[in-house]
Amino acid sequence: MLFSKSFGYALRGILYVALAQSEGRRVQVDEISEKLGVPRHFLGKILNRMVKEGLLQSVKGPYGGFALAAATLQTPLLKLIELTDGLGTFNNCVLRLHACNAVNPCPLHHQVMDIKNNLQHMMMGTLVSDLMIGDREAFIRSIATEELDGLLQKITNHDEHDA
Amino acid sequence: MLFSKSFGYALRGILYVALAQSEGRRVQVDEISEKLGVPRHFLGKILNRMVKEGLLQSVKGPYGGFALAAATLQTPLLKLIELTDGLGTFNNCVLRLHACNAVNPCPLHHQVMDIKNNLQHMMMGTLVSDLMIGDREAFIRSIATEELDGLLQKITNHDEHDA
DNA sequence: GCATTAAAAGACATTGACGTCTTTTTTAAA
DNA sequence: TTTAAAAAAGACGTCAATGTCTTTTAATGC
Repeated sequence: MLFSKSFGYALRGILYVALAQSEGRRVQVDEISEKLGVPRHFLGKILNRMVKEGLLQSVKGPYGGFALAAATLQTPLLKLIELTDGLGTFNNCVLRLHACNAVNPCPLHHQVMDIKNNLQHMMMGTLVSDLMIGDREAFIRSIATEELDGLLQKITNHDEHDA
Repeated sequence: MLFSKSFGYALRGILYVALAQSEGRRVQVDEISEKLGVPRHFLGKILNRMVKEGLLQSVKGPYGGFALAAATLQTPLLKLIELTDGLGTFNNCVLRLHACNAVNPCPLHHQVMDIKNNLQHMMMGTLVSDLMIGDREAFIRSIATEELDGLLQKITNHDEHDA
């Protein structure tokens, strides 16, 4: 697994807020977690972190919720990694050898460095806005867990089978 | 972190057995774990797994220990990943979306697929034997944790600084 | 002020990766 | 046959990532 689950939740959450933003409204954690199929309170903490780091704005109380900060759409995904997993993802030795570097490389150092560099450049060059697509329904589907639909489908089929 | 710690231990363990093999001897877990700076019992279990999967051979009792199986030097690293982390590493969605695929891709699907493909091809094309280098000392250094030396160094420098 | 809404904060639980310890089994040598 | 060496097996412990629940704080409308 390249990145943590927290990174995934952060990105998907921000993308959902961006969608709502494009419709001119704020969203609450309840709506986000429900639509995306993501744990409510865990997501809350992650969005909280994003607020502290300046990627999101939040308003408490009635008619409150989350909105994007001004620069968020132009934020590279690398920034999100930095806030969730940390940049060790790209810098640390794949074998976790502390002494591994260009002078004293681990057996996989060079091969893996190439790939980690590619990954880092991709994450640096990809902005949040690059991930938004026009069709609202397709967009939501592409960031939703979609486990519920699948389960319901299975249960339904199973019931029919039983009947 | 691309791969698990277990993968790292497995690879480093096998490489150390290969080194001993090239010197015409078997090695015990005690020596491997000591020389590499890896937890004794945990490593034991991993080597055990490698025996079951046919990458290593083991002999119990006095003068026993581990040796390479015939084909191990020609084994691609991908096989090792398969035995430790599983191939989900290369196949699963980076955002852990079960429904993510080419038809209904997550926002990062295509970019990440390219990189995961590169990684997989590299691991398929790299054999255990490709990671062995001639100089015995340099080879051991490149797969050893080397935390102890580093710490001693730091403590020494620190003491000098204090004095 | 009071009630309501929603984020923020923090205590607590769960899980899997990682690690340790003890006992059992197998093998070889004396 | 006994003893010692070493892997194998399995119980148990630890920790960080993940997830849940409750309480607190802040904002809004009446």
